[in-house]
Amino acid sequence: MSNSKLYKGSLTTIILKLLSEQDKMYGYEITQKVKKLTQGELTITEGALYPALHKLEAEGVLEVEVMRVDNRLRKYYKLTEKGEKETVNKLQELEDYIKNMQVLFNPKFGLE
Amino acid sequence: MSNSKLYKGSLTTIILKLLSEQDKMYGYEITQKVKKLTQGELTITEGALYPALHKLEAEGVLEVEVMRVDNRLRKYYKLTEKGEKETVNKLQELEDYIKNMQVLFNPKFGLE
DNA sequence: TCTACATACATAAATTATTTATGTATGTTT
DNA sequence: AAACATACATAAATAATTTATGTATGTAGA
Repeated sequence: MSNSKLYKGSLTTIILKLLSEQDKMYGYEITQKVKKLTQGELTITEGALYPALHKLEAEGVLEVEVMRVDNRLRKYYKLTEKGEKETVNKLQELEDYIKNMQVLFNPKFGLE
Repeated sequence: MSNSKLYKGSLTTIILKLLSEQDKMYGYEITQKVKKLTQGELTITEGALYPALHKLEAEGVLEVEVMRVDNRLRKYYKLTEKGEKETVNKLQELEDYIKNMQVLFNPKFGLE
């Protein structure tokens, strides 16, 4: 998921945000979308993505719909109602994270 | 280190940045500085901090100077030359991380 | 036709950072 | 005397991710 360790802990947030825009997506589609949007700078590995999707499904944050397209399996994921609330939380956490990092890195931010 | 998982992987970056501003700091001082700057939102736990400092020292990124102040032990850490270069890298990684997250979260950023 | 590459899923073992839970010791405040 | 602050440390457990595989189908090129 890139050479930088900063992305650790961000995967769930990324998945939820993408799904809040796209209604439904399948795993491979998520990897391609992220790669394209970041121009290859961020690549989500399958070993990270699929277990993350399974976990979110088990938690009731995502629901799955299996389809066969061109004789290939696709598992479409979409946010549940719980997932939509969770997305709001995750986005708030991301904002807070960036805010706190800015305060630490540019203390002027903290002075108002 | 806060309830949010986003901070995972950020600790080294935070330590290096603070040391690039302060010349030398000791562990406890780092925890207090972070807590104060973020108004208590981010608390670095000792179980995370001390092993991280030891690792950075072992890598030659930090050097240590032990002092006794008020009959209490303090281990002051400062950046080595290697550490200064590493700090530049880490700051670039943070910028890239934030940029990529902005592109993912607000695709307008990617359109130029 | 064979090979490589893309699509699309999956999982298991290893690695790594961090949390949680301790521990030591001194100094200060109530 | 107890609680809290300062200041270090480490070990076991947890959890996310990497690395390394595996399956299967479809397409493009040599």
